[in-house]
Amino acid sequence: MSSGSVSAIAAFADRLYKRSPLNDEEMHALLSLNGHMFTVRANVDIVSSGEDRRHACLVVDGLAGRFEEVVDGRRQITALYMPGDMCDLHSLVAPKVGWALQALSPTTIMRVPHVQLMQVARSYPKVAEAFWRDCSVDASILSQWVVNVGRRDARSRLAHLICEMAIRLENAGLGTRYSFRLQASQSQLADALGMTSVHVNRTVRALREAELVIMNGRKVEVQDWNGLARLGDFDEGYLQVGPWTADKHKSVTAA
Amino acid sequence: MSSGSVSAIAAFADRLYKRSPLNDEEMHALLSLNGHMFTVRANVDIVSSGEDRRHACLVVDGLAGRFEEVVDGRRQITALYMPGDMCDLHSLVAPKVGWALQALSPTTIMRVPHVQLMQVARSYPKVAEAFWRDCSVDASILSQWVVNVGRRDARSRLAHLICEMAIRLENAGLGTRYSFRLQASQSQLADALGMTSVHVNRTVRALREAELVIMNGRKVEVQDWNGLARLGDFDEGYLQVGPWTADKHKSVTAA
DNA sequence: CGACTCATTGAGCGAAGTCAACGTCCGTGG
DNA sequence: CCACGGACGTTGACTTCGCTCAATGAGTCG
Repeated sequence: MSSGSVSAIAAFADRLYKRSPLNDEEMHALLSLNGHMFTVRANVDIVSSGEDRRHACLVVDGLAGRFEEVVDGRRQITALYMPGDMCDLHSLVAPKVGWALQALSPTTIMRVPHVQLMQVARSYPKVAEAFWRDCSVDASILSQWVVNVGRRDARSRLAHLICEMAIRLENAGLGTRYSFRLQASQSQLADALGMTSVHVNRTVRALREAELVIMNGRKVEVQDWNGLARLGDFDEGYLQVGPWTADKHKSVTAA
Repeated sequence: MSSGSVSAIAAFADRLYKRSPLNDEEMHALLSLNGHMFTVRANVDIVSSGEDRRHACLVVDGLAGRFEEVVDGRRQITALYMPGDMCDLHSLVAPKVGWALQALSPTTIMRVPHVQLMQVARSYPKVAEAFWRDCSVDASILSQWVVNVGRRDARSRLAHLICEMAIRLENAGLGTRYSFRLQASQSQLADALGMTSVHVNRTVRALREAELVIMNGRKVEVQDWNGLARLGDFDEGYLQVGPWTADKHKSVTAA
């Protein structure tokens, strides 16, 4: 097993640990997970729509997205996954899915067999609970995305997405909220925002002219974090990246 | 305990059972859940935003929605819950939330204490898994809503929502997909669809003129199910209401 | 009866989409 | 080394879908 996969698993375990109290034994069990690694180029499927799953996909490097297609050929990205994210953890309990997982930029994936994840979850109920909790956070993000595409105009919408990715990437140790790489093209951002690439381009310019953020290539430089968060109506609470709060210690397995 | 609460719990247990294999003992444990029942009028909060949770809310009668507010006062419904749905099951693992739960029509709720649910989940890992699975289905629905507001025009959007509610209500034994009551006003539908009430009204008329569906008051009569599903680009797979498939028997707790 | 919510309809506007053209960058292969 | 194609970003002109504002009716509940 390469050091790359070790650090990928470590990033995943770390992400879980930030949200759920896990002891050494449980962390050790998580760190012993492993799987086959492979790399795909931008815009190619990691998992195709309708495909049956026997593995979950851990992002090691790059950026992956969950894509859903509409009849007329347009598509919508419903989730973005960065290094350390286990893309389809919920496929453990609901393996049949209608969406595809695709790389937005060259992306390295580690396929972790369901059986391994199930063994860990079965042996350590607190790990099962941590998995469930992470799925809940994914759902919170999804919920915010509904608000974003449903009720915010183009500038707020883009601002919100930038803020979300800034916090998540910062939390993952992949930059700071003020400066990071967002490995997506404008037309991929359009698919995430329910917009057209043309309008994303104009909106990017508008945010630059408002001196909020400069997006150059895939590099993002936030000039005015507060202004951007205000425009995007962004409150990071839903990402649950902060330290544990008291209520987080409530546990299904040890109430 | 009133017979109303018994049948509400039964509906919830039944919903879980349709998606997850549970034995008699597990079902019995679920059926022994109980809690305080109360009724709220339309448009009043069942749980307010930011409130800390010690209970999950089971819908006994009526229709409830999860509401999120945007700065400018507009709001977005991110989920709809019907009788038999446990609204905030995921609050078990992520109690702090930014959204409010509100009744769309006069609604009766049973507040089930977290501790009770936790005890059942702790005692029966398969029940915990069933809870997790139901949360995953909620997330699938959310994902579809992102697609709906992000990439479909008004007519398809409304058609998709009608189809979704038709299947869910039919599955809950509250009507058929051809004829059911949708306990929401046009302006509430607008909040769910990311539209204005004025445009919902026009879209309702358009669907009637296309002879797809007649919405009179809160009564919905589907005239052309296939046409409606085609327009809404609707595929019920994501609702996971069908009979168990082979892969659903994979279990975290008994692989 | 009056106040309220909800549905309905018209007129006008504006945010975002569509269509189209063009430039840059980059990888690949002759 | 350069020619070529493809992906991506940028910009302009025009269109349109859905929003805003506004008025009116129908139904309901206290």
